[in-house]
Amino acid sequence: MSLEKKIYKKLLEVPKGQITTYGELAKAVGLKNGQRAVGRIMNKNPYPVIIPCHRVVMSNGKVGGYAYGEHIKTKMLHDEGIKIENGKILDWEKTIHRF
DNA sequence: CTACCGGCGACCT
DNA sequence: TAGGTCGCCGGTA
Repeated sequence: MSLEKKIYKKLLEVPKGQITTYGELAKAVGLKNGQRAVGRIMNKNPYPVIIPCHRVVMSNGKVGGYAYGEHIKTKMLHDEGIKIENGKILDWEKTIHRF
């Protein structure tokens, strides 16, 4: 199975209302520093509907980018009950999902 | 808080 | 087949 497939599959483990980080996701599939690779892969996301790539944020607390616009991403996250302010996740420990 | 560069793999010449 | 490029990053200075 290709790495991207594993990533998408892992991402599906993140429940609604929770998020994960590019780094955590990368490690979850066996990569130490593949955050950027993950971002590149998410950007080309071949399954935009079944893959909730908006639930992936940056480890430094910022929301990060999004293929359809950061604003949309932020909106969707907020819509799932995640509190965000100025592009920053507020209740981090409470919102982050650990694999 | 801003700036910089290292590291990784899919995609594109 | 073999590089070069690029991105929704991350950690450090």
